[in-house]
Amino acid sequence: MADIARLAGVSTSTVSRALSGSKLVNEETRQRVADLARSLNYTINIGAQNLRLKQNRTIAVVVPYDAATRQHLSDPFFLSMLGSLADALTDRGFDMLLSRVDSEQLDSVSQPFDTGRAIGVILIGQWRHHDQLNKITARGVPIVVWGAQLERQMYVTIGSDNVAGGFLATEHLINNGRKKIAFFGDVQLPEVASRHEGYRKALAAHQIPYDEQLVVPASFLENGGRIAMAELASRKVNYDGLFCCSDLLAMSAINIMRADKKRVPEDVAVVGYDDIELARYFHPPLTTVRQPMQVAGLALVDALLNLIDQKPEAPHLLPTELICRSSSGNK
Amino acid sequence: MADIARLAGVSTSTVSRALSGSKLVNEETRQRVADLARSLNYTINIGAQNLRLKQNRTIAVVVPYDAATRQHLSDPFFLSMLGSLADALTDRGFDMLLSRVDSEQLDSVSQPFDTGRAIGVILIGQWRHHDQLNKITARGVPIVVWGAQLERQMYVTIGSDNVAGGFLATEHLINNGRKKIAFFGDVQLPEVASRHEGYRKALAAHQIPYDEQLVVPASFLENGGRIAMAELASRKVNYDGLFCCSDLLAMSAINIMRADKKRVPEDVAVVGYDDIELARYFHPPLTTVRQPMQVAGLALVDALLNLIDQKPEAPHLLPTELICRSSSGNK
DNA sequence: ATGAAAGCGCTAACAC
DNA sequence: GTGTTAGCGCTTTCAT
Repeated sequence: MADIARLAGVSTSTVSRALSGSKLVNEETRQRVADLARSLNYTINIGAQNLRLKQNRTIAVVVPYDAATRQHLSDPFFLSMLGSLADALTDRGFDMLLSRVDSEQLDSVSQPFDTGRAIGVILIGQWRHHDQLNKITARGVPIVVWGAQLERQMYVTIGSDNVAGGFLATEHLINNGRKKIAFFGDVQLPEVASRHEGYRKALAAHQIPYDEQLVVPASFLENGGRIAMAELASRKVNYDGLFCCSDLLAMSAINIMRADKKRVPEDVAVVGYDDIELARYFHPPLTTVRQPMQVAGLALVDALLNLIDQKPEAPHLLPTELICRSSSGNK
Repeated sequence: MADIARLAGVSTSTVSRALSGSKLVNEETRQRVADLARSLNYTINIGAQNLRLKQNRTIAVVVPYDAATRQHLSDPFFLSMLGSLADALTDRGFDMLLSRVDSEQLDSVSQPFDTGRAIGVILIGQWRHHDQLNKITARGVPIVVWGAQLERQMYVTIGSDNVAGGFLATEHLINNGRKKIAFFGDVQLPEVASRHEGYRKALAAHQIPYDEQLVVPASFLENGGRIAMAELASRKVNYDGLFCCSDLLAMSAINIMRADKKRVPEDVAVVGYDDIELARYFHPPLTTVRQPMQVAGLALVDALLNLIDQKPEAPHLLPTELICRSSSGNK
């Protein structure tokens, strides 16, 4: 900047003003400075500017990864989320600082904020760290979480309506004449718990008794589907429908069934969750519940910006939608 | 920091020293300062520190997206890449600034560096912007590109050995008795061009004549597979093998064939590219060429750090590997 | 072992 | 309109 000032024969203040488009500077000078800057490939040093202005246009996006047993970054769901967030942030003129943290060490989620690197944090998934998130919020860290709404929750969540999603999926199976519908998912995770709640509601609404034997814990991990299928088989219970809490889970379950000569959807109708890109390419194409990803990124970003602006939004849910394909039969 | 100093009854210099673990500070003082900082949730402001130290531990990762016609962020391949990069950067103690840019506006790739936000740039895919990347490099921007090696290339690339990948895939089909092997991919993209070169080499190595009619341009986009299949059908040419430059392409092609009552692999043996997570779940499980993603992230990061360190590496290629599953028949 | 002071690159009063 | 000056939060000589 000093160089530019010298070459243009003005002071650094003028350069600063010229480059920020201040009205107080002569048009001719402004032009000269601008040209000079361009020819020297000079750009304002954002770090210094931020320090001086005490501003910052960086948002941290934290994606927990699971060291041990659960869903991790290789799930296509995260990709759409990241893409959607990146778009929304770019749109609003913010940079995205991406970090992965061990889901068991969720303390460090606030680090980008504490160190002044980012003005707020978007966390993908609340995991089982409800209390910790409450603490972080209490400390004044602006944070918005993608996840379910829980009791005594001080932080803002945006999520999709998992109860409705579970309901839609289950009712769709019921409407296709299925009565013994299995459920695959880890109810310990808040979002999955909601889907399970929707599942129960749908059963109740159609006077179908709830059968614990049909509910199998299944992780989002690679061979979660295989393990869950084995567990279900060992229980020796009949089923003609299956609702899986992720598309990957559904796909691997279907593959196991194929190996077992069970036909989908004739013998077992299957519904997945997420509508990842490959759901459509799968054979049979997968019926699934879609979460509105494009909207999600925007909603998260806007909620965070409002929060930073001292205008906290209430936690809210985005609508889910059933995408009917052939894995569930044709209604 | 001033607060801490006041409360600890020392000067800011001492606090700074204490927090940075300098030997010059009394152990007792150090402890007192550390405790105080912890209890106040105080952390060094990285922005100010960077400014003072003229250092920076942020690397920009730029993912071009295609406004018009090609591969974009929703391709699962990018996710593994991002994950791998995030891991490698975390490992090395760097932050990752993620930005998406329109692949037609690749100028802005250097922006994170120019503005001092990052000390270097990793670009995923060189697209058709070879000359522009040369210019950016000439300007002194530390940049490493994931992609193919081209003529007159000033920038460092890391990529997988696409020629070998194309060769492996094609030879595998040949070894399975296929002679009329179609190729789906957009040869305009450097990486695809290399795969195509490997394809030709394998044909030549086995004295199979190259037939232009079998080479169909196909984008990585959603319905690229459908369009390519339609084009191939319109050419009225027989084929018993198909090599697709992405798994998604292969999957959608297989689905079209299924609708056309063509059996895979009996009538047409198919090989994809990337080994995305779903390749294994697909029916039939997809034979494909795997790029070593974990290694890739590390290689990119290390190449960039070395470049920044004035120790530029030569562009280099990572090995590719054929993953045999059933879509190509059983050799 | 600790403090005072200067300065990283920038901006915003406040002068003129 | 433009320059001078102070200071954002930090680190590091240089004194003491």
